[in-house]
Amino acid sequence: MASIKDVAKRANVSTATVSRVLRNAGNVTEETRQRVLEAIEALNYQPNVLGRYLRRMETETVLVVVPDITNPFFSKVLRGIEAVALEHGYQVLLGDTQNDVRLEEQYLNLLPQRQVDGMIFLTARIRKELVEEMARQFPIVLACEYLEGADIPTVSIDNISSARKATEHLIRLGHRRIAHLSGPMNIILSRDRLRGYQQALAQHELEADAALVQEGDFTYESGYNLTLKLLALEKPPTAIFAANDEMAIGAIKAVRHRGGRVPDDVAVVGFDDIQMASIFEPSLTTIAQPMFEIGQKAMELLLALIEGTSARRRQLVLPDRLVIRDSCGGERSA
Amino acid sequence: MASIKDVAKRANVSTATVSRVLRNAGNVTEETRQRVLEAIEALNYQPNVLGRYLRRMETETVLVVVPDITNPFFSKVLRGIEAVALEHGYQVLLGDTQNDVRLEEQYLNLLPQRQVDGMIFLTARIRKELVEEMARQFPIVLACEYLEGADIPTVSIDNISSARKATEHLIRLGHRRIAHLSGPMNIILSRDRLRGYQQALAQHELEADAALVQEGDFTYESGYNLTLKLLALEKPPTAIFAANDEMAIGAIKAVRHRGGRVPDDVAVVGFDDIQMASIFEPSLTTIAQPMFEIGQKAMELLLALIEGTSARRRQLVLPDRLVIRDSCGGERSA
DNA sequence: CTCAGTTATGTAATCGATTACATCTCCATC
DNA sequence: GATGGAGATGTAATCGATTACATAACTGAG
Repeated sequence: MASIKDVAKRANVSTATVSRVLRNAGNVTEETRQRVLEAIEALNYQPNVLGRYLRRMETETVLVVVPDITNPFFSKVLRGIEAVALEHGYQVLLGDTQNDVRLEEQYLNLLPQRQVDGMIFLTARIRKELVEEMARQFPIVLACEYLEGADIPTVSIDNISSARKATEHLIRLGHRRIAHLSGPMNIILSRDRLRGYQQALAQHELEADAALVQEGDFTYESGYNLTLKLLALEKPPTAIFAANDEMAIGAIKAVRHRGGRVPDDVAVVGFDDIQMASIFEPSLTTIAQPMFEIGQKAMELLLALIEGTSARRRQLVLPDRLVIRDSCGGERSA
Repeated sequence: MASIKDVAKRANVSTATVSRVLRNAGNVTEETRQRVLEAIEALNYQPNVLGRYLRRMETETVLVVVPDITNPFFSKVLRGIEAVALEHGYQVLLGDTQNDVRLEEQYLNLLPQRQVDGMIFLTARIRKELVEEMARQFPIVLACEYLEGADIPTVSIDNISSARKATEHLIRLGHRRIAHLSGPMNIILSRDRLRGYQQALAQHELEADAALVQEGDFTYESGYNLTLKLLALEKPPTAIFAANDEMAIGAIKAVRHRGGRVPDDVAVVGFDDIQMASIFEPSLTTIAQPMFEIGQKAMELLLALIEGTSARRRQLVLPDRLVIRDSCGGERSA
């Protein structure tokens, strides 16, 4: 492999000059520039980025830590991140934790090792102090998730109010026994959606039956299994608010499996508005998150941190909206 | 940030000794080892990997080039890759080309720049000579896709035979007008599936009506739109073989949109067996690819290349199987 | 023609870790 | 007690590019 020295030798200049041509840093005669370019061409030279990295102590690479890459919600957010990254010449390294907190911590360590210039976490189960400590020294942005009381730049929606909105929609349709399929309780996001659900019940003076809240893990399977449990209750719910669309689809399948119909027997509301939400039948009523935009904004915040131009607003709350489709039907007669 | 020199100074040893402790390369007294470890602890030292990379000229990072990360098929393959990579201490960099060939070429260039030790391509639209040239010097593995006549390690299924199998299943059920929703024709994989479809028709002496073959792009939308076109034909098909599950689901939705039923009016077969294939109603008859295993094997091949232990078999063809579900119904009476 | 100021180019230090090689210490053996 | 060899540690070169600083070449004003 040709190195910058070989190019310098062939073009009869110093390595400094070659570097200047490469970096497009002025002060090079057109004539020498041409000679250098010819040498590069002739030797098929590609600069070894590791040398550059070491000297400049930056890699122009950011890491995105994802809890589950097979989840379409996250791949959409990722797309937003990639779009902005590409535009600014950054590479995106992907860390899939597969919901394993230890992996999350491991990835965090890439920062002091200088392997990446910054990180975006789409998950935040890690100890808060750890992240805060790291965030003091290195660029870190949270997206979708956040850490209570931590002053770390964050992009998300208001999960409490949107969960309340979703639940209220069911109440408005006349439902009184509304179940909630939550996400894992060690995730703030899940707790927020649960809280929104509870707030809506309280505001309408509906009883909060603990048996109606089941903790899932955002997978289709958990939605399916927990719904079977709900349906086996002495007084089963007439509506289910699931903390994401995949669990909502699982819920619908379970209702059908038991011979019920959606929305007639049980109404279902999801969360996220992944593509399948509009394709599946019945199509899902759900909370639409601006996934792509969340990714974009998160990457923009991160760039601002990396480049030292501190962003004005460090905590971004993006608008969501309730999309009404077929899975919760019209007003309830009974 | 503390560097290895600071640690050496504090522990009163040379940097060489510190490095030996870090690398766990013997020949260090337990006593000095302890002293070094204490210094590392005290300074909260993290080795800067860029230094190591430069010296050793390897990054223990591999890049996976994916045409579309939002496609669940690829994220499953990715999981298989990650599993093996993690086990061997490699990191996985993700390159999402969003179906843009130019990006594919750009990623290829990370190899001579030494940014990554090897690459796995889950797409191969790039010029064959380019890849071959690069593959002579650097570890490259193709998965899912392959390049005709190129001697590059590859993991895939036999797309021709599996497409034939899928089509034959429809013929066996009594269908005579079978349409094919293909992938983009600049992809070998799409051409193979088309060929398998044509072979099946030919073997059963069925007419190959060009109007029944429509070129899609693997998205739900293309499946939907092309099916509307098919249904508008003077003699519409009674069965559709789609080159992937997402287009198959699009096809089903289009049939329904036109008031038809699946499988009664039109039978549909998909390809890949993504999770949604079994959840969607009617559940999809489809070709199941061993996605996770494709990823695993690809990464294993790549590791063998990187570590110089040439793999015995360089072209792996994994078994697929036809999964029969509800979308093509039973034998046809008419 | 001279001198200051600009522009082009070269020299060599630097980033941080790894490692070939040199040196030193210690111990066992004869 | 001399010798050899193994083991521990240190010295310094090295990876490849960048860049501070030095120097050379050139330009234009006086």
